[in-house]
Amino acid sequence: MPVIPEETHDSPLYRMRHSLSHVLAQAVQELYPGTLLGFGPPIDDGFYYDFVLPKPIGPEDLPAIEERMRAIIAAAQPFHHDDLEPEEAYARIAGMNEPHKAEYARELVAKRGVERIGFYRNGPFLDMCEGPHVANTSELPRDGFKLHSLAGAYWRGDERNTQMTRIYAYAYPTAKEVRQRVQEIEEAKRRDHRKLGVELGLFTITEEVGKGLPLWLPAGTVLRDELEKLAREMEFKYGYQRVSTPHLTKEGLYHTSGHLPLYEAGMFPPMELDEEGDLPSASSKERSRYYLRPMNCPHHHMVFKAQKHSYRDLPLRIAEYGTVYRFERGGTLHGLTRVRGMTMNDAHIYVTPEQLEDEFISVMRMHQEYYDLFGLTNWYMRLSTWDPDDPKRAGKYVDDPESWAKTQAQATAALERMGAHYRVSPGEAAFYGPKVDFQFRTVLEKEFTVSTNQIDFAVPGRFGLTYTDRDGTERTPMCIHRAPLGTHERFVSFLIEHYGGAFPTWLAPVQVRVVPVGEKFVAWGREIEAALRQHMIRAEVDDSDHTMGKKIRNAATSKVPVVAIVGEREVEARAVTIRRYGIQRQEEMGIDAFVDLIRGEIQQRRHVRE
RNA sequence: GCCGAGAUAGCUCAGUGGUAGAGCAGCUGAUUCGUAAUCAGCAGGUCGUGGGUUCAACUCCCAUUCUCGGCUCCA
Repeated sequence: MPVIPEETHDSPLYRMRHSLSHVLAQAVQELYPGTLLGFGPPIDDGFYYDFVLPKPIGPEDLPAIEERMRAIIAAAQPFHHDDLEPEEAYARIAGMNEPHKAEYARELVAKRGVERIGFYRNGPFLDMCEGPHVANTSELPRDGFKLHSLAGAYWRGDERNTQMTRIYAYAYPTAKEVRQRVQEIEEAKRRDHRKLGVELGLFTITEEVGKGLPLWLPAGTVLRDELEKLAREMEFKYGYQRVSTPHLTKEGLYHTSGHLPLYEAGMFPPMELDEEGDLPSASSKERSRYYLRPMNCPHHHMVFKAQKHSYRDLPLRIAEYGTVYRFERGGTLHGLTRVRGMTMNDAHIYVTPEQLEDEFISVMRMHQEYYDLFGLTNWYMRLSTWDPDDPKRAGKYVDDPESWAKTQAQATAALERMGAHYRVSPGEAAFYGPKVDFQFRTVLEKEFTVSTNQIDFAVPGRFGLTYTDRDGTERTPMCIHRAPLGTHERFVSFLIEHYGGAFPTWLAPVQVRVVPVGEKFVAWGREIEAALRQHMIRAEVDDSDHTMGKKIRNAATSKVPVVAIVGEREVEARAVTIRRYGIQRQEEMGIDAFVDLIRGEIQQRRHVRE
């Protein structure tokens, strides 16, 4: 089972980081008088502090700030702590001229019932802060931190608020650990799917086609095809039927579904067709608006509606690797991880209310089966629920408290019955129901929802979907939206990083590279290639006139899982010598045994490693 | 979208107010090789795009497109 991240802000390490963040703020205010303070918490690998600066600063300014911080540490300033009653606290904050602190202090008192506000002073620097801190700046490591990046951040993370400048730092007890962290990040960058995507020729994103619209190159398309093949097999096994539906639709469909206007901000603007309408009233000149679809569900609901259904048909599972387009904000686009055009491993399962819970569990087991196959472990389940009090999402939920309560209870029961570890995240529900999201971390430790399993109690009713029950009455089914492999784009980005580009044989764009030792052996290499290709194995002979060492190097840098070497010995024995990616030991075997070995490995989707 | 940084050959990068360079990849030739880089030659860029300043712009200024870091881990 996946690990649920732990957090504690009370350890000596966090205390040190938190104190360093005050030293940072002090240094910045000394260097840039007039700087206003935001928040400055410890984080998993250091700390940050948010500022409103009197003038913009750049990365070139960071060394000077670090130097000032070291001077403050060397000055051995003791931290003094006191707690004040609200009125005294307000008075003191007024003297500090820190509007953000003032706002937060009042909120703490008004909304959270805090009775005393904490302050910490070291040297000339005073901050409103809960603490805890070290006793004296001299306890802080002079070389145990490094300011590493500068970023924009909104006060309280809300874009309607002031934009602040955030300074991030790594912080550890020793300089050595800081260096290790820097190395870790560098190592992670080597696995970054955007870098490997270029190196391995998997995909490209061009200015001409548009941002967030990746083009899959031949090698990357192999990955997609293999995933689709896997999904077809798995879904067949679990009783799904496949459908195929268009990428756009008329506006009305989204009024029915409720995506308009609720989801409009996430959609590409409509295409306006100023022409004779195709509505029944032939005389009326209608303006038809078409949208690129941001979701597949309305199309699938229409598939359900096209035929009459009995309770005997349920659960009815319809699946499609459906392409959708979402207008994600420019600044959030990120390689393949967040894009504007994506193809989703989607399915909609229509169930009776009684079937909902079992089917929901069955879907979650399917998710696990997939992740086990890939050896993915850095994920956890998140129960995303309705939060009627969240002001940011006001009006963004279907208004039906009773159904929310009921389906959330069912989702919780399903998770409990599975014995799952999960976290609850209020306010993250879909507009039509609660969901279980499968949260993954990229190599650079950013968390994304890779896949999701959702309950929909609302939309089938809006579409007038029905099935005939045992007693002859027409009833509305519930719907489960699920996408265990998420989208090709995001899922492949995680696979690239997970495998560091060295895919298991079944996924690898080139599965076997045949390397003839010299020109004389190319013919035998071709025979091997042909024998493999006959079994749909992606094999190719390296018939370049490079030296053998170079050919082996080329196979290694392109991370081909199996290299088959052929020379004098192998020709005589009708054999190959195989060398696997990342494995030292080599093995010579007859051609038939070799073909069988690779076929079996691919068929079972085995990942052969040292 | 917003704040900050950036964009030079297919890739990685150097360069500078006087008109662009390297390595790898590519192409050609020689080499035919037993386990991670054989040698030589050639070719490749309106320096993201559009304006402006200047005798002169890849370099300075403005705009624009795209990319990168970040945008509640909360006193």
